[in-house]
Amino acid sequence: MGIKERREREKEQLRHQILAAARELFVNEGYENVSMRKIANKIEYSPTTIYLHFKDKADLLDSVCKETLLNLLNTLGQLKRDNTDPVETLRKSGQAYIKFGLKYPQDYKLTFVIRPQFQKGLGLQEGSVGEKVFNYLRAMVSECIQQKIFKQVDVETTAQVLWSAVHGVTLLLIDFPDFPWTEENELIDTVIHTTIAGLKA
Amino acid sequence: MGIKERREREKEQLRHQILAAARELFVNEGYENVSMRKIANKIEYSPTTIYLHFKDKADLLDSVCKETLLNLLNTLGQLKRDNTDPVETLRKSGQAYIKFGLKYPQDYKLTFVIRPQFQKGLGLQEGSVGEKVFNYLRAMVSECIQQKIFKQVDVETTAQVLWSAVHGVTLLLIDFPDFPWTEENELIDTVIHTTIAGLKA
DNA sequence: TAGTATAATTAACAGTGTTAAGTTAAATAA
DNA sequence: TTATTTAACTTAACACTGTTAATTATACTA
Repeated sequence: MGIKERREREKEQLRHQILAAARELFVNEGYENVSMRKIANKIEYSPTTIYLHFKDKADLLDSVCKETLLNLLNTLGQLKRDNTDPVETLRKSGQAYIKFGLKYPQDYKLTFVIRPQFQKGLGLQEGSVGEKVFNYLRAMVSECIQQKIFKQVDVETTAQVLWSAVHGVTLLLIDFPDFPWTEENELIDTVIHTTIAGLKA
Repeated sequence: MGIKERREREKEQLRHQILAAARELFVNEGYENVSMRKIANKIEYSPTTIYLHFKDKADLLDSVCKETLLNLLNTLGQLKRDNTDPVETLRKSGQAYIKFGLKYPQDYKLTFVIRPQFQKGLGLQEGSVGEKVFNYLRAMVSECIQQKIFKQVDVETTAQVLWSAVHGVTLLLIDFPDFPWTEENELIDTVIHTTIAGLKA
């Protein structure tokens, strides 16, 4: 009775194929420049086949973004952490977050800028991967506050401030590549150090 | 011989009409949901007439954004400034910047996120309004550094750090309206104060 | 082998940005 | 005033878009 399972496997495989093709095209050519027909051509299926696996183009985008967030979560989770120094962990994570965004700029924009535009009113809902990422940040901040390293005592606000800083610099570097930025690593370092210093002050 | 001038005036007027219609539609329905035909309908001209005044849809977007930047520059310029306290001026300007973004969220995204995607490689070029806005920031930062209020002495990097912070929080508030943010004004204040404190430290 | 479920396709709809060609109206010259 | 040039504007069309309904092909069951 392995037929049904094999079929399911095949179905899952095709889903993955579609997702991979969509990601590659979205990333290389931009979400709005990619048509369902282009994706279909790439996997050598008819355009409508995609609709057997995804509700519509936005759903496809959603699934791609979910994967991206899982990658980000994974990247952060793999960081070597010094449990005695939560600030250092925070600093490293901030760096990793920004670097991730710059390594996959289209994925980052897709997830944090384009998707909210097409899927209005998604606020990192319960159990979502996005929530998990933010929880990761919450935990680190919480540690810093508990050890009385930060003057600001509200975990939520503090985490939001940090997110603002890293999100901001990431997007600016992505969107204005020709701007006369300070050397990338120096700018990133300064953003993180400044923000943390501000929280300590 | 006022005929030519009258014609020119009429032409300019139609240009303005198109621009106003485009802005309203872009802002209310989103750039990608607005078609040239929709804009044309609104002003009761044929779609192709638009092309007599603007190269293409992206050019239309560009012009709308330029206006937005002028508005922003104007808003910042009208701030009452205390010349004896450059930090206070900086703080107020940061607030005004963020508030501007939240008041015209679609304009802000159009200008600082969508446009760079459609008009690749625009790095606030010489003489552009965008450059003027950034120069405004430069001047304020410069003042703070000259008065030895900031520890960080590089004007460019300091300005970029500040821009990152305000840009980041603005976009997050716009893009994730359902996220459990700290009360808006408090968050904005904290972002600005933290960043400035970090620069002083 | 016949029947059935499901996977995949074709054809179509209403809409998109944009261009080339055609039309209308206004200003100038005869 | 009438003819001609010039500018403004429109119509028609092209190649494309996301998406749906109807249809065909394929694989499994009886």
